[in-house]
Amino acid sequence: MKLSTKDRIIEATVELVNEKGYKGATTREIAERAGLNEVTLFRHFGNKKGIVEAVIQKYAFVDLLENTFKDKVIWEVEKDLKMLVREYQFLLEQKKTVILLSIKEAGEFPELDALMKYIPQKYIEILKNYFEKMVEKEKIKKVDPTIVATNFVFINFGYFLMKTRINPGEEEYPIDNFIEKNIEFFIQSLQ
Amino acid sequence: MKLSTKDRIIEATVELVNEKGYKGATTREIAERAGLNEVTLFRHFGNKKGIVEAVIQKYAFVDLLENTFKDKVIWEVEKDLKMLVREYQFLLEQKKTVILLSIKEAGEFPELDALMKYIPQKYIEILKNYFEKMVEKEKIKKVDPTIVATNFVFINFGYFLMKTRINPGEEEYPIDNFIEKNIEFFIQSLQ
DNA sequence: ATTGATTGCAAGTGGTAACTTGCATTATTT
DNA sequence: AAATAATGCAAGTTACCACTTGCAATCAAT
Repeated sequence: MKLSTKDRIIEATVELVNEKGYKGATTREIAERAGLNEVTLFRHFGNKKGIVEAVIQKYAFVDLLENTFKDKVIWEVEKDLKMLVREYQFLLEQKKTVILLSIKEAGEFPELDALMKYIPQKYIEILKNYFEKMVEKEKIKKVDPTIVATNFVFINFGYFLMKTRINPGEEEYPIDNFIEKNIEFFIQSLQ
Repeated sequence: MKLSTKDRIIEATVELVNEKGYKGATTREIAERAGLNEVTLFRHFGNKKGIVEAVIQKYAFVDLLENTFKDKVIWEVEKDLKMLVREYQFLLEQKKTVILLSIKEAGEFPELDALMKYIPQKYIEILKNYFEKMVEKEKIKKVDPTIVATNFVFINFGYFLMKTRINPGEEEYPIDNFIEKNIEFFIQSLQ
């Protein structure tokens, strides 16, 4: 199935901006990669910023983590947390473009700054509620839910960045390994 | 005390590159901020890349963490780890410029990519040795030193990025809070 | 005080990037 | 088949940026 012209432009922009940053990605090259004439970009999105804003629009949907959560949680720490790691890493991977963009071009796109604040906050909040209930249910030790939640997010975010920016390419930290070792250790500290 | 011309240029470059990225920081503006004529930059460093390489040279010294470590460790988990968090966060703060630069301009400066790989690896290695010895001394539980070390680094790196890029400005996560809550929880999982 | 190096000033060069315009061509719709 | 819209092509405009050059002014060391 073919992509629409707009989508071709958006995809090409995502790729190039990831490779070279906002300023490094020229409209000419975007057009080239999309297999289109440069003018077409402008006719669709007005200007370069307009293209990137369309990219953001597309990738910055408020996510479904909350629903995923309600559907998949079975109130068993180990299984739940392992599932959540996968979901979160998947979500980060999906949003990699905009996450890296927001780091690279901080300030340039205010919507992004807001989003980057929102994602971890939301995630911490969801986890906080989860740990609270688990404490109530006496399924885990009596811990401070907020602390546990932030640590969990820090570990996840640290892992994500380590593998995408610090050690890209190398497969030293495959996710299964991460879950079986690092997350498992984390889980043990809750029991 | 006055800075030398070269240092003024380097400092101005650090500031502007942090604000606007490598491509966004124009030589004109660097000169302006350094209170110098634009030509002077080129006479000193040849070209723009040369300036940034001087910045890297200055900030990318292989660090003293290893020595700090030998000097300050007293083989008490809680005190040691709290001390190490401060040292590591201080180190990250010092190198913030090059860390962010390496994220922003990945690929543009190969030395940086190497450094960004080296810093966490080195840190994990040092910590691994520390935890190994602590297990031997029976001061902490029998844990996998490597796992504990990576988790510790992930938490630290996650915290660092959260506060510098995701939530800049806001003082929601002051370091003392981080240590007293998050790190303390981590420490408890070792005892 | 003289000399040699450092910096400032002014003007310019070459290159490239974003964006425009007019017209021809191809798709899509009616 | 005719009309409307989407895309291509070619050429150009404007703006800015990295970098250069020649000369004057200043500063530092001898």
